Amino acid sequence: MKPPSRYERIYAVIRRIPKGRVATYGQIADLAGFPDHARQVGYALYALSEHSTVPWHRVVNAQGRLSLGRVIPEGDVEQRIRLEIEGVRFDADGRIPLGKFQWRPR
DNA sequence: CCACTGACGAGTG
DNA sequence: GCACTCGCCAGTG
Repeated sequence: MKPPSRYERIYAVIRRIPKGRVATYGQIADLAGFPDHARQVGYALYALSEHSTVPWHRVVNAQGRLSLGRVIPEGDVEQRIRLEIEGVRFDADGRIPLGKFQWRPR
Protein backbone atom coordinates (compact mmCIF):
# COMPACT_ATOMS: atom_id res chain seq x y z
CA MET A 1 0.00 0.00 0.00
CA LYS A 2 1.09 3.44 -0.77
CA PRO A 3 1.33 5.31 2.53
CA PRO A 4 -1.06 8.23 2.69
CA SER A 5 0.69 11.47 1.87
CA ARG A 6 0.50 14.41 4.22
CA TYR A 7 -1.88 16.06 1.81
CA GLU A 8 -4.24 13.10 1.81
CA ARG A 9 -4.37 13.06 5.60
CA ILE A 10 -5.09 16.76 5.61
CA TYR A 11 -7.84 16.38 3.04
CA ALA A 12 -9.35 13.54 5.06
CA VAL A 13 -9.67 15.81 8.08
CA ILE A 14 -11.21 18.62 6.06
CA ARG A 15 -13.78 16.24 4.65
CA ARG A 16 -14.95 15.53 8.20
CA ILE A 17 -15.89 19.16 8.84
CA PRO A 18 -19.69 19.28 9.12
CA LYS A 19 -21.71 21.64 7.01
CA GLY A 20 -22.27 25.00 8.64
CA ARG A 21 -19.04 24.82 10.65
CA VAL A 22 -15.47 25.91 10.06
CA ALA A 23 -12.03 24.78 11.21
CA THR A 24 -8.74 26.63 11.45
CA TYR A 25 -5.52 25.70 9.69
CA GLY A 26 -3.80 24.91 12.93
CA GLN A 27 -6.68 22.79 14.10
CA ILE A 28 -6.62 20.72 10.93
CA ALA A 29 -2.89 20.21 11.16
CA ASP A 30 -3.37 19.04 14.71
CA LEU A 31 -6.17 16.61 13.86
CA ALA A 32 -4.19 15.24 10.92
CA GLY A 33 -1.34 14.38 13.25
CA PHE A 34 0.99 17.25 12.41
CA PRO A 35 0.80 19.65 15.32
CA ASP A 36 2.02 23.17 14.60
CA HIS A 37 2.20 22.60 10.87
CA ALA A 38 -0.52 25.03 9.92
CA ARG A 39 1.48 26.32 7.01
CA GLN A 40 1.56 22.91 5.39
CA VAL A 41 -2.22 22.80 5.54
CA GLY A 42 -2.33 26.04 3.64
CA TYR A 43 0.07 24.62 1.11
CA ALA A 44 -2.02 21.47 0.72
CA LEU A 45 -5.07 23.56 -0.10
CA TYR A 46 -3.03 25.60 -2.53
CA ALA A 47 -2.20 22.40 -4.40
CA LEU A 48 -5.84 21.38 -4.48
CA SER A 49 -7.42 20.87 -7.88
CA GLU A 50 -10.67 22.52 -8.84
CA HIS A 51 -12.69 19.35 -9.26
CA SER A 52 -11.85 17.93 -5.87
CA THR A 53 -14.55 17.04 -3.37
CA VAL A 54 -12.75 18.73 -0.50
CA PRO A 55 -14.83 21.47 1.18
CA TRP A 56 -11.92 23.90 1.23
CA HIS A 57 -14.24 26.82 1.99
CA ARG A 58 -14.72 25.54 5.56
CA VAL A 59 -11.07 26.29 6.35
CA VAL A 60 -10.32 29.70 7.85
CA ASN A 61 -7.39 31.16 9.73
CA ALA A 62 -7.06 31.36 13.51
CA GLN A 63 -8.77 34.73 13.63
CA GLY A 64 -11.88 33.66 11.77
CA ARG A 65 -10.71 35.43 8.63
CA LEU A 66 -10.41 34.19 5.05
CA SER A 67 -6.90 33.95 3.62
CA LEU A 68 -7.64 32.99 0.04
CA GLY A 69 -7.45 36.50 -1.34
CA ARG A 70 -3.66 36.23 -1.36
CA VAL A 71 -3.53 33.74 -4.20
CA ILE A 72 -6.82 34.11 -6.04
CA PRO A 73 -8.22 37.62 -6.33
CA GLU A 74 -11.84 37.60 -5.20
CA GLY A 75 -11.31 34.04 -4.03
CA ASP A 76 -12.26 35.05 -0.52
CA VAL A 77 -15.56 36.39 -1.83
CA GLU A 78 -16.38 32.98 -3.29
CA GLN A 79 -15.51 31.37 0.02
CA ARG A 80 -17.66 33.75 2.00
CA ILE A 81 -20.67 33.11 -0.21
CA ARG A 82 -20.30 29.36 0.13
CA LEU A 83 -20.14 29.67 3.89
CA GLU A 84 -23.10 31.99 4.19
CA ILE A 85 -25.19 29.54 2.16
CA GLU A 86 -24.42 26.95 4.82
CA GLY A 87 -25.49 29.31 7.57
CA VAL A 88 -22.13 30.62 8.75
CA ARG A 89 -22.44 34.27 9.80
CA PHE A 90 -19.82 37.00 9.54
CA ASP A 91 -19.61 39.98 11.85
CA ALA A 92 -19.26 43.60 10.82
CA ASP A 93 -15.48 43.21 10.48
CA GLY A 94 -15.86 40.35 8.03
CA ARG A 95 -14.80 37.77 10.58
CA ILE A 96 -16.46 34.54 11.67
CA PRO A 97 -17.21 34.25 15.42
CA LEU A 98 -15.25 31.05 16.03
CA GLY A 99 -16.91 30.70 19.39
CA LYS A 100 -20.12 29.85 17.60
CA PHE A 101 -19.07 28.28 14.31
CA GLN A 102 -15.80 26.49 14.94
CA TRP A 103 -16.04 22.72 14.54
CA ARG A 104 -15.44 20.83 17.78
CA PRO A 105 -14.68 17.17 17.16
CA ARG A 106 -14.78 14.93 20.19
C1' DC B 1 21.78 19.99 -4.22
C1' DC B 2 20.58 24.99 -3.39
C1' DA B 3 17.43 29.06 -3.06
C1' DC B 4 13.09 30.62 -2.83
C1' DT B 5 8.15 30.57 -2.13
C1' DG B 6 3.81 30.09 0.37
C1' DA B 7 -4.68 29.37 1.78
C1' DC B 8 -0.46 29.97 8.77
C1' DG B 9 0.36 30.62 13.79
C1' DA B 10 2.47 31.92 18.02
C1' DG B 11 5.44 34.97 20.15
C1' DT B 12 7.57 39.57 21.02
C1' DG B 13 7.87 44.71 21.39
C1' DG C 1 -3.99 46.61 17.14
C1' DC C 2 0.39 46.75 14.07
C1' DA C 3 5.07 45.23 12.49
C1' DC C 4 8.33 41.85 12.69
C1' DT C 5 10.60 37.10 13.35
C1' DC C 6 10.89 32.27 13.33
C1' DG C 7 9.40 27.37 12.61
C1' DC C 8 7.18 24.12 9.77
C1' DC C 9 8.11 21.39 4.77
C1' DA C 10 6.50 20.24 -0.17
C1' DG C 11 6.97 22.00 -4.70
C1' DT C 12 9.45 24.51 -8.29
C1' DG C 13 13.36 26.02 -11.25
